[in-house]
Amino acid sequence: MPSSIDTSVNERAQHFLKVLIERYIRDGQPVGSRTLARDAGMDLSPATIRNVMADLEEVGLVRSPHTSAGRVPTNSGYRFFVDFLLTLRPVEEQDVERLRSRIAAEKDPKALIDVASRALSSLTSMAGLVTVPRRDRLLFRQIEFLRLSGNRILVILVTSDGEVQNRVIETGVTFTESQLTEAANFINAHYSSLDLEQMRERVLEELQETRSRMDDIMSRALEMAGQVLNGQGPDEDMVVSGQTNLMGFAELAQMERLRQLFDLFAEKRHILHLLDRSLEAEGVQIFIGDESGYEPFEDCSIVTAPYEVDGRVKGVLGVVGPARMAYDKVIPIVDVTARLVSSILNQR
Amino acid sequence: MPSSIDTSVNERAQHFLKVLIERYIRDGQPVGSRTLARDAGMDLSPATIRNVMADLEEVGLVRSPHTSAGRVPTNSGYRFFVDFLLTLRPVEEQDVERLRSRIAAEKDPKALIDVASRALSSLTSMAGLVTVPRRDRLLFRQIEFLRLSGNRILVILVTSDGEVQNRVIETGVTFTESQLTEAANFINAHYSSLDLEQMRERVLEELQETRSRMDDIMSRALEMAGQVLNGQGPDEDMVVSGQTNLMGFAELAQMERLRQLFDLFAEKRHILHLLDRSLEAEGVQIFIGDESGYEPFEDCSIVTAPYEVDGRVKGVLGVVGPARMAYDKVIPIVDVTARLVSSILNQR
DNA sequence: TTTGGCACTCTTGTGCCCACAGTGCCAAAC
DNA sequence: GTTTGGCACTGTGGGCACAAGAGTGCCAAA
Repeated sequence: MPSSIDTSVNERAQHFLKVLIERYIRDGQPVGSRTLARDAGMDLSPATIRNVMADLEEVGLVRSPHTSAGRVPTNSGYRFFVDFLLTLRPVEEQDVERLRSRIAAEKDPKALIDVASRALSSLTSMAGLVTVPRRDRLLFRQIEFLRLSGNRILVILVTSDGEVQNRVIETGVTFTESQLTEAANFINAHYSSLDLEQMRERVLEELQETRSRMDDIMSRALEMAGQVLNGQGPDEDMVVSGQTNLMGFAELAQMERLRQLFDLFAEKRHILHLLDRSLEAEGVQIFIGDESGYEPFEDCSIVTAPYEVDGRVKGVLGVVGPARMAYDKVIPIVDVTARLVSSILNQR
Repeated sequence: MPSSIDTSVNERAQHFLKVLIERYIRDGQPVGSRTLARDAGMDLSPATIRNVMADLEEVGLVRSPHTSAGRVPTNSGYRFFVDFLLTLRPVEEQDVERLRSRIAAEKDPKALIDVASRALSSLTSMAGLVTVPRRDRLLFRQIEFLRLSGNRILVILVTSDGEVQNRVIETGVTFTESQLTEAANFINAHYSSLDLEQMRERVLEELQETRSRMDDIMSRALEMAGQVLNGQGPDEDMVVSGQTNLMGFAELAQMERLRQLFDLFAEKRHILHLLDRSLEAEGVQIFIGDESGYEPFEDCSIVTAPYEVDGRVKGVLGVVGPARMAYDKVIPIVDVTARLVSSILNQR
């Protein structure tokens, strides 16, 4: 039975763990006792290190791939590292500036998340991801109905940040142009400046009330609005950049695992579900290996941070890379990017 | 110097080539003379086959990976095969039906191309791609201006097929709501039912004419319209599905090549440029290996077909897979899918 | 023109050996 | 009690020889 971490991992052992992980992150090679003895700068013999390593292995912070290899960190090891041992390296001022100018140049919110994602990807050489702003925090601004043909109607919904959602719906009855205009006017006046979630609730409520007189044009209009508000395009709500960067990492180089990983990205909804978890938390969050709950992420870590406008969280951005990533650089990069995106969005 | 294909590749040699390629497509292993002698069903000895193979190698239709392996087709071999030897296998009626129902269920044109792409991918177990309908063949339907803040204006452009394009632009001067409405009304009336390309030209012309009175609101409106018409979101115009299917093929299994391939997909504009080439041609088109002009496609083939509405080509769909693909099945699948997409779009 | 025979070549898999890196443990030293 | 040097042990990985298998090219005969 492994002894508890507190009792057997004293300060010195923690120091060794730190040096080991830093070294492993740099080289990707298992770290042996001799190397560690040199790197740790404490003038101890390899034999001593070996004793300590045995303790660390006991509590599951490191492991050896096989009998005669050095040690590599386990996921718990990484976790301990980022929680207690990590010293962050602030982003270079010039990088911040370059980032700011790249992001600030984008007027369109959709283009902005795209640029942010690319920036994360290129700065970290890993995969960058950014969710589009959450719908239920957006305010309703305007709706338009446009008749396409017969009963097919194009509904255009504009939200407070200038984002446009549109959907084609089919209606039971045929509307005239003026009926559609009337309906749009009604909804625009009636629901102005509600957030989309509130709006959805009120639409549903009022649909209940008017159900008795189903021929009513307003009831129809409400129904249409309800249809648009109910779902949103499942593929439109996240952007991933630089996935192929992940192919460069030796630990992810088995085709089958890589494929599972890429499929997970293609599916999107799983990742979105994961990112939703960091919506609640404040500041940078880190999922190491299977902490994410997805098996293909076994050897990956995900670093995320929410971005916000007017103090309300609107979305999440972050990067995905091998568990063996340079946390000291990556965490500040994600943090800064989130702040920049927030501040740019706040200026509008 | 290789002798010309016509003189030295007689009917029998062509038959062997056909059998060889079919076999190679099935197994992925170099085909030896004994195997071929058995498969060809002509009761000839392996030695005879070897003579013929030497001829085929002479003219560059096959090659051997090394001295003591069988033969594999070269890209020219595949080209000859699809041009002269291929016998197509029509798509199973039930598959057509399933395809039709999947595609017909989609109302929204954007969702439709998405579904078509997935369908292609899953039916062929390769990567499916579909371009969104070409803008310059679309008719202008309606424009809306919406003021966001200060000089930032959201322009919403609706085209004849119910597709919505939107863009945020910045203007020099500040407009009032009513000025914007007026401008929209003018443009809607003035340009109704032109195709976007014509519209763009006329907008530019009329901008010239009115330049003298630049304070004119209409001139401003035209300028805004021009801005929207000029570019279109570079990432919005193609959909790729099932890229990861390509990871399954042995011939593409080297990380570096695969990475280049995936990067090419991520870039999109290269692929789009390639697909543009098949916009002009009629029916199914096939690019084998480097015929595409892109080095990462060295070992890939691309099968495309244009889809159209009212007899005018609107876009292209197709699949990407290893040069060693089952052309006899894939070509009809792409063909049928293009027809189905055309017919569904025509019903609107 | 076709065929069997034969020498030749290249790949692939296997077994073996050895150097290397690093471990675990023990007994002695500090 | 901690640290250390010594030593036996153990996977890994590279190199090498070897044999089996597949298939070729060419030639001489049918």
